Amino acid sequence: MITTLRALAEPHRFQIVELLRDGPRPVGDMVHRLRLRQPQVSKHLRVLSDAGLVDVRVDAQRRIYALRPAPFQELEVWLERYRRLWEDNFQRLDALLDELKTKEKKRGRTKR
Amino acid sequence: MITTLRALAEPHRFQIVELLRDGPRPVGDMVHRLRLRQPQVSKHLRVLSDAGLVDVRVDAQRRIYALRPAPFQELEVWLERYRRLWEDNFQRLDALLDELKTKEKKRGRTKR
DNA sequence: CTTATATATTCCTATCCACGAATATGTCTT
DNA sequence: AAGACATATTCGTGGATAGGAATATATAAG
Repeated sequence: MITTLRALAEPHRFQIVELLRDGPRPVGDMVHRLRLRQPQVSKHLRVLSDAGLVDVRVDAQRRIYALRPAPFQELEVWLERYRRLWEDNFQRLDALLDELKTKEKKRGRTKR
Repeated sequence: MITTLRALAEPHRFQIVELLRDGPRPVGDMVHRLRLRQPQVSKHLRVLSDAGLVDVRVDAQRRIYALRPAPFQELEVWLERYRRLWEDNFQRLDALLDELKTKEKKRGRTKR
C-alpha cells in the first residue's frame, strides 16, 4: 500500500498513470505527450514497474506499458474502510458529544 | 490529489491515519501507541493538517485530531475512473489483439 | 505565580530521490 | 555488418524531508 502510494505521489508519475488509464502506450508516446525527457520517463516507469503498477510488453524496439489493475483494486479495498467517515454519522456524533462536554467545562468563564 | 497522496505515502503518517480511522485521538495517545517521539508525531500531524487530511479540536492542554472525510472522498472519486481496469475487459481485449499481432510478426523466426 | 502537563517549533544533519547529461542496450532496416 | 531508432541505465548533483535534541508555547493545578 505504501509502495503504491509512494509511486503515485510523484507528479510526473501520476501523470503517466493518468495517461495509461486510457490504455497501453509506448514510452515515446508518453515522452511526447508529457514533454518530459525520455530517460526520466523510463526511470519513472521503472519505479512504477517495481511498485507493480504497470507492466511491459515488448513490441519490436518499443515497450508498451499498461496499468496493472491489482494495486488499484487494493487501494479501493483499503479506501472502503474509510467510507464510514462520511456515510455514517460516526465522528460527527463523537465530535458533537465532545463539543458539548467542552462547553460545559467552559461554562462561566471567558473564552481564551 | 498529489498532496493527499504525498501525505499518505509516509509510513508513520499512514499509521497515524489508520489510527484515526477508528476515531479522534489526542497526540499523546498516538505517541504511546505508535512508539514514536512526541515531536515527530506533532510534525507528522502538521503535514497531515496542511494537506487537509485532519483537523484539530482543542481540549484543555490536549489537541484532539480527527480525519477529515473530504480528501478520502476525493480519492474515491479519482479511483472510480480506474474501475474499468478490472470491470470491463478493456485493456485485456487490447492486449489480446496486440499479442496476436506480435505472434503474426514473429511467424517463422526464433524468439530472441 | 510557580510548577506540571501536553503539544508545537526550531535547528541540525543524514538520507533519499528527481533531474540532467552522457552512455549503454536492444531491435529493426538495408 | 552498419546505421537508425527506441528505450534503459549510470553517474553526479541539488533540493526536499524525516528524525533527533533542545526549546518554546499553552493550559491546568496548586
